[in-house]
Amino acid sequence: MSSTQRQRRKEARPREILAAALHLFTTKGFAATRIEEVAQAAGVTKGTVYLYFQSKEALFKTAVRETVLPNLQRVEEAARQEGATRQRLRAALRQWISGMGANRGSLLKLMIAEAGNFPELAQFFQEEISDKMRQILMEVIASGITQNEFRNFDPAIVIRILTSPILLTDIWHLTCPAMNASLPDTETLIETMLDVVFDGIALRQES
Amino acid sequence: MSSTQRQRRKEARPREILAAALHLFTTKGFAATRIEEVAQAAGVTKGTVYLYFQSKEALFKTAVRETVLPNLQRVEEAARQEGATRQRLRAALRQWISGMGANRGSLLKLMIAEAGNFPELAQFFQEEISDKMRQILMEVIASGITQNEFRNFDPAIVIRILTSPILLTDIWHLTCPAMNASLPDTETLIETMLDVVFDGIALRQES
Amino acid sequence: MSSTQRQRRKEARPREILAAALHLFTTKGFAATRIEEVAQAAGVTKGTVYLYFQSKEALFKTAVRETVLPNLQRVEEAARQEGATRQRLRAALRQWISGMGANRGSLLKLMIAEAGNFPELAQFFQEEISDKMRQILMEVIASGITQNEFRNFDPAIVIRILTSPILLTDIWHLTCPAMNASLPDTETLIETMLDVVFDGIALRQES
Amino acid sequence: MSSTQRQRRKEARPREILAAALHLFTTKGFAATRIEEVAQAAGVTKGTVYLYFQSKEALFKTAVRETVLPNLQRVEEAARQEGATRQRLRAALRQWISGMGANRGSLLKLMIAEAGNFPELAQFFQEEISDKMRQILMEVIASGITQNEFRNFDPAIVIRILTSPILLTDIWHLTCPAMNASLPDTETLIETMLDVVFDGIALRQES
DNA sequence: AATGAATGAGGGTTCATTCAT
DNA sequence: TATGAATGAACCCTCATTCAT
Repeated sequence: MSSTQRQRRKEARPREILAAALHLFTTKGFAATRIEEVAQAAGVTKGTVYLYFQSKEALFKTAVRETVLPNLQRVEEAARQEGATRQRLRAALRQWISGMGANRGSLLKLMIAEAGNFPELAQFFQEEISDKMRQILMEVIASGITQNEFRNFDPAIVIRILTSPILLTDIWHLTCPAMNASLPDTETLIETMLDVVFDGIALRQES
Repeated sequence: MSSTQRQRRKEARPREILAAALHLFTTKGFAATRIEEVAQAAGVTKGTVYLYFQSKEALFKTAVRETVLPNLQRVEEAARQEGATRQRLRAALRQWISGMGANRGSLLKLMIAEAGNFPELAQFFQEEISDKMRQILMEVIASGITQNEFRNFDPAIVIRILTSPILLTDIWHLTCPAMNASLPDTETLIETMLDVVFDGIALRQES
Repeated sequence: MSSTQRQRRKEARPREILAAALHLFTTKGFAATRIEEVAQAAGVTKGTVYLYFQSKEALFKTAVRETVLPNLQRVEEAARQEGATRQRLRAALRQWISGMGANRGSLLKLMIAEAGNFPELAQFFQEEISDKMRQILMEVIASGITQNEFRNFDPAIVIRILTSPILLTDIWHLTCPAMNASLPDTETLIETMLDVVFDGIALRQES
Repeated sequence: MSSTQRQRRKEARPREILAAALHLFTTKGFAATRIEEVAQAAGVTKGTVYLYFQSKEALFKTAVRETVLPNLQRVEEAARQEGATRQRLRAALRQWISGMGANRGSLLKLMIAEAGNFPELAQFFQEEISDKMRQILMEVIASGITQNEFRNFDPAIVIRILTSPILLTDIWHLTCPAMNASLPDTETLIETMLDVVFDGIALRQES
């Protein structure tokens, strides 16, 4: 029994360390995070971290990739969405959000803060996540235009309009916990945004 | 003459150092930036930096505040804008953009990356810049609603929709210079965004 | 066994470092002593010193306090001495000397050199050691006066006469090792001093 | 006039700097004293100190030597004292004290603190001051013994008994200004000491 | 003669990394 | 597998020293 528990522990170790690492790297940045902090947060000692990861940099990269990986799959699924126009766009956006997972903001914040110091990671993130996500959404917009349901705007810009507010809100949630109160709830934000983007804020005189 | 030159040098030094510091802190982050790099970038040696700034932290804070300061004034000016509805919103948005100055993205990126490590600076930035800027734009939206020109959306959310794409584009410009090509031009982004947000992307059948 | 050795090492380390530190601080002064020298003298590297002591200043203070501490106890014992007049004074003086321990001169020299830079340590030393020691000796003198065995001199001054030569000799031993040859042996010094102080140097014509 | 004043200033500069230096070196030690502090205390700037002294070490050595020099002459005078026994010893002791000048304690404290770091200065001090002073006093004792006025004690030890309390009191005055109140006045100390050393503290039953 | 801006070597301190147990 | 003592390279910061003015 205790051997089983031990076993379970053993296998969980790397995950626990990675989780602790991701959280600290996101909160304090790569350089300002000490390995010992990560170890402590994961309930182990410094040495143990090196049992599973070759270096701090390897730990960082693995933390990012491991967080990216499950997202990747969900992104693929998101791509398979079918439906029509408005509903499809709404569904795709939701899929995109859930597809990025709970660490959506964390990943983004890490990239913003550390891309300069880890260019290959930035490229990886951009190609594997960012571009794919955008591609999915862009295609919905594009098909909406083709089917004469959407006006003819550059889809690349439209999806920036749709995604940026969500992402930036995520980031602020992680950056200034004190600011949380004044930040909109993601649900409300999405719905409002869809309304605004679909129909505009201009009040039309219905004749 | 050469005394004048020396004098001029002495007065320019802090600015030169601050500029170098802002750039490096933005690019590499606070912890990953070495004082010696800042010095070198400013054309002086390590010791000279300490002639003007008490510590690395003081240098960082001063760099942020000094960049914030000129923006502050332009924000005040931006607030004085008058006009009507659509034009007023467009003007206000432009004013907001120019009001934040050239270092708009730098400041934001620094805050995202380091707010957790410099909470009082984050608060300062939020109160002195972020809130004020948003206030100005929100009032335009609110007055548009009052005058029955805009539909009744939460102004706080509308301005997030309007500002986030611009800010996030700025940040990506600084984060992945390699990505620059695929990023929309700010001008185009603003115009498209205003169009979208005013009238929506839905194609209406004009009767 | 080798685990035991490691353990033993770990427990001995702080003491080894403190001993090295006390010696170097005494010899070269606080500021002129480099942590690396202390480490080297203790057979470890710089980093190890910081494993056990938070800072150079903490190391210094601990070195002083740890040297003071064992003395403190022996001073208490010294206070319990009983006996009568001449013998009591002689015993008390010896007790005082042994009570201050082998580092008698080191402590004093450190205080003289660094008291100005470490006022709270100076106060600690004065109150915990200096005053107590003097008190013990002064009481012997005072009781000698009360019992009409000693002439009526200010005990505070008499004990300064009795202790200063010993202390200053200690200090010179540490200060100029080259001078050692010309310095009197503590034993001889004490005996001569007691003789002189008891009966004076004036030759009396015995009738 | 102002040229004269300037002239006077110019000539006084080195002395002012030396005085400031001696005071600071005595108070804080050589290493802990910054050149800028010395300059400030002397009312000049850092650069000016280097106009008169080649280095910090040179400043230190000069400060010590310049303080020693005037003492040297007075020590010579002290040697010429004539008189008889008790009075001669008393006079010699006073001469010794005044011979060492106002900086008596300063010099000693510097030597105790820095002798290890400036061996040649220590040797100089010992040979030029310490030994000479002791020689003068020892001869008085020795002649007292020869003339059957003093008991036959080792003069070297007797003069240590006579000088140490004075010197150590001086040092404490400089080391712990807070302790001043509890330290005996030099005058009282000398008189008491002479009484004690001449006749002892033992109360004799006059038959 | 005097200044004070600039330098850079030196030393305190941190922390990623190793390794004996 | 896990520990934590030990290391040493790296970096912040100080301050003696220089030199153009």
